[in-house]
Amino acid sequence: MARPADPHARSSLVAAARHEFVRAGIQKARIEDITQACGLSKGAFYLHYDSKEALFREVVGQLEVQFEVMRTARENAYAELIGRGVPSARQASPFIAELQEIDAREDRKLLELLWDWRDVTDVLLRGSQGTEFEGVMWTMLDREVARVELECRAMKDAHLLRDDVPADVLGLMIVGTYLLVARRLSTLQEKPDFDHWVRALQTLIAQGTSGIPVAPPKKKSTQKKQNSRNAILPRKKKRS
Amino acid sequence: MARPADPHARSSLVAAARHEFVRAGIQKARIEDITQACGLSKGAFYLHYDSKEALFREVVGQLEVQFEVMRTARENAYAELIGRGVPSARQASPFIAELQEIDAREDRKLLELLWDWRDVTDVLLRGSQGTEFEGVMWTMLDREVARVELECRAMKDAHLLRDDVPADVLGLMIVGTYLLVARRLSTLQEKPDFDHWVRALQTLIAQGTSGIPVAPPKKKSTQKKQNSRNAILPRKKKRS
DNA sequence: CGTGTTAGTAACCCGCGAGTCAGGAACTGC
DNA sequence: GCAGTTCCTGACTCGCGGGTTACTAACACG
Repeated sequence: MARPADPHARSSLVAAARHEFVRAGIQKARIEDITQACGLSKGAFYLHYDSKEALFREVVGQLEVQFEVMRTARENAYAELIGRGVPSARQASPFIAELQEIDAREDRKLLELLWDWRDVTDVLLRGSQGTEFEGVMWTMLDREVARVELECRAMKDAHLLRDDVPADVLGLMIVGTYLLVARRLSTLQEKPDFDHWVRALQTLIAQGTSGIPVAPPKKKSTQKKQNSRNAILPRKKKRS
Repeated sequence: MARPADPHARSSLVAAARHEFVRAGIQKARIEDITQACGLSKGAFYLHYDSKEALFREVVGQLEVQFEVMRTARENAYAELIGRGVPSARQASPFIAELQEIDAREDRKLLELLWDWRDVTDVLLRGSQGTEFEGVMWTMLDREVARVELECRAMKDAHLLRDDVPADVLGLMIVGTYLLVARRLSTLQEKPDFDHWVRALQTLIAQGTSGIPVAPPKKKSTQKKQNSRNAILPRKKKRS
């Protein structure tokens, strides 16, 4: 028995917060701008949230949930596939095809998600240092790197991956690429063709760039002055 | 004829600024902490610099110069090599070896530079949004991507690179990897073995990850429900 | 319609930190 | 030592923005 609260207050605050958050950055976003944008006064804000951070926490939380759901979806898809049995030796082709399809589908979903949240991820990447959100994006990225590393090792065990591919570097490479893509998304006006990206990346990772025959690895030679100890991998081709 | 200024004032302010800048982030670094760190008062600061930003500009400027020098060094090395003539057709091997060596050397130098400046680059990446420095790192990265793209096209023209390798994706991939590596450097206590990284990356880029024979590309099949129009590249291998 | 309760308002408080300035301190040349 | 000049200090102002609060508006219930 009393005046009822505006039912849209919270949701419109969150929406306005996301907007201001993106426009001004986490540190410079002002509560008064947010409340004005939804026709409320500063005082009203504190009826719904305890602090500026509490509001942002809601925005960031939504993002975290979405990405977490996506990551576990991929893990489950992998687990289900592997559970059906890894191909014993040489006719791995259908297995590979299915793996490839999972990756393509999940990568595409990931890009869609990055597209929807490109404004927020951008701010979290570039402007969260010194706030309570500074770790959010990097933690998510580290988790992705770890995931790729694990999958990579599993592939090696099943002999579906060259043995000398370093899992850590591959993880940084794949996730790093997506990181730059995500960053680039935030500068675009309209959604690009994600299939293009997904396929280009898959091919590039799987095949490399070599267009000419592979030179035989030099046998223990020490021609280079300074770079030849510690030969972890056989050197073969040029790079860029 | 008068009291001479402390000759180390500027340089010790810059040093202290870099330290505070890293500790607290650009936005939260306080002038008084910086001056106290070098035994000066707040007032003295304004004898040497007009504002907080002016001081940080000096720190960031040093970094920009260093990276610019490095980038042009690589460009020159490439130009010099290409100026000596691109191999006509099939005995490209020594040319490739030299290219590879340039890349290895320059990549290593780049990692050393990233190591020396890891604290500052980290702050610029994560905490510069909303400041005048927000574009610095991303501009440098974009320049690097553009460089890789150009080199990639040149390689293709000389038939040293598979024709279907998309230059833009390759650029994002290489630079994205270095970006994550740089970020990871800032969490390390001691300098890792850069040769390891450089070689792993070179091999991975050139060779890809495939450990099993390449399946023939499907001829225009439309098996996949949603992902098969717009086939920019032949699909071949799995990814991670 | 009157009363009690909650929603919402706007003026206020308050800490923080950038930038200022009047009053010394230190040094030089004579 | 003294005058003149520049360096340096630390207390000050001031705007900014988060959070508070005394007050008013809107509504439900009887």
